[in-house]
Amino acid sequence: MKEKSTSEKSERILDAAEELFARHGYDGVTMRQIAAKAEVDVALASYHFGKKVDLFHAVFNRRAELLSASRQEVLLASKEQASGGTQTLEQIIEAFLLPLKLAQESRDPGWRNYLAMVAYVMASPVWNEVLMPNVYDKRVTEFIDALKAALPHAKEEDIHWCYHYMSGALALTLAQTGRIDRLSGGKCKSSDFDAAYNRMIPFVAAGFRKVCGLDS
Amino acid sequence: MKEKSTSEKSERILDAAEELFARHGYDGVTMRQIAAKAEVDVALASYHFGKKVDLFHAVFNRRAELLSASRQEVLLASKEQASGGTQTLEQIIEAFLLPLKLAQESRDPGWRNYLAMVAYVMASPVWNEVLMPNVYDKRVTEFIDALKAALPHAKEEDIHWCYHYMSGALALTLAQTGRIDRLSGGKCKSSDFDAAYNRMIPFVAAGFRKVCGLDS
DNA sequence: GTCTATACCGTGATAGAC
DNA sequence: GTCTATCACGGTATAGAC
Repeated sequence: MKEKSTSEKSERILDAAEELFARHGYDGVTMRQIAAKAEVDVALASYHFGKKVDLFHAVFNRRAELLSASRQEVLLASKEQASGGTQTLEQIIEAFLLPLKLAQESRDPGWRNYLAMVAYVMASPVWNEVLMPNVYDKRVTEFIDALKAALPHAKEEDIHWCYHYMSGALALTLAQTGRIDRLSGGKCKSSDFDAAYNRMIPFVAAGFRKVCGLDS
Repeated sequence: MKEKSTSEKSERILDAAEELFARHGYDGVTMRQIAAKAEVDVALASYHFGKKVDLFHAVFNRRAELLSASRQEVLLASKEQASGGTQTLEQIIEAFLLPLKLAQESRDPGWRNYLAMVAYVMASPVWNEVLMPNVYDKRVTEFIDALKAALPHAKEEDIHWCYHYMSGALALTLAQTGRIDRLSGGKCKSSDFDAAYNRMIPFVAAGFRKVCGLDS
């Protein structure tokens, strides 16, 4: 516990930035707010991460590789597990979503903040094209390839649009806006990830089947 | 064309603010940027609309009533048109989405900006609860009631979660992020609303049926 | 009433001194 | 590695022109 000052402070800065960016977006947060929440001097964030935009990138990328690797792993495992080589739609979708669910249910609340930040990036016209291509688009391409294999007669456009719908449903789930709590009068909770994912898989699978034709 | 000076400038301010808020969010836009785009003096926006947050509200509310009224109309018409009194899922969903599609296809590009701004509000944890309840939640409640009637055996939680997925798919469509263009290599276009809505209706209907049980 | 010019004060980001 | 000084910018109020 002696030499935690260095790495601990820069981690604290990332954590604080993550939490604030997730809720208020890039422009809704100031370096001073981040420093205050991290309980460090304002200039320390610049010292470690450079400009505000670089800090934003650093926060986004910190967990991106980790999450993406876990995703690829699960996708591969699911593919190998499939007997005839063809996975069911449900298996593919589940493999795509499982790492996100696990991350959100993690004991580390940073993961929830991070995923809300990802939702912000996904929905933003400006950040989307800056940050998504680097790491996440790769996994999406693999996912879409698996879908093509499972839906051999589907038109490519149909698959892409269906992925887009799924992506939207996912983003709103990650965003944790609390709207479903309000609309349902408390019957559903934004924080209930089990409920969200358990229903999302059959919902999305049925949509794919309907729009992309019967799978083999 | 003689006395447009008054209303025209304040309309220009709303239009400019709408466009900028849609793309950059509330905090990503300054009063000076808005004034510059509208080609008016900085202080004029404050004169007409008060504080920045009030301008944001004004932009949001300007088209909200119009859109909401048109939505209710279509929903009602669809209900009356149904012979046995019970609409199909597809009819209900189509009625919910049609006014949005029409708005987006309008000749007035302001509608596209407005709907992108609505998407921003929907996905934002802070604005969502401030702005959505006033006018849009009312229509959503009616929509959910219609769904309950069409899916009499469904559990309420299931319906709410399915609405949540649909809401996410819709929000990402309204947001116009351009991501589908990139992922599909240009095969699909964010701006192709016909494609987006034509597939969204069967996709969502199939998801509802799967998760909420067979409809009557 | 509608609009412009300008000034104020607070805050934010950043660089450079320590 | 830390803190302070600076400078630009943002939101808003005010005074006055048209």
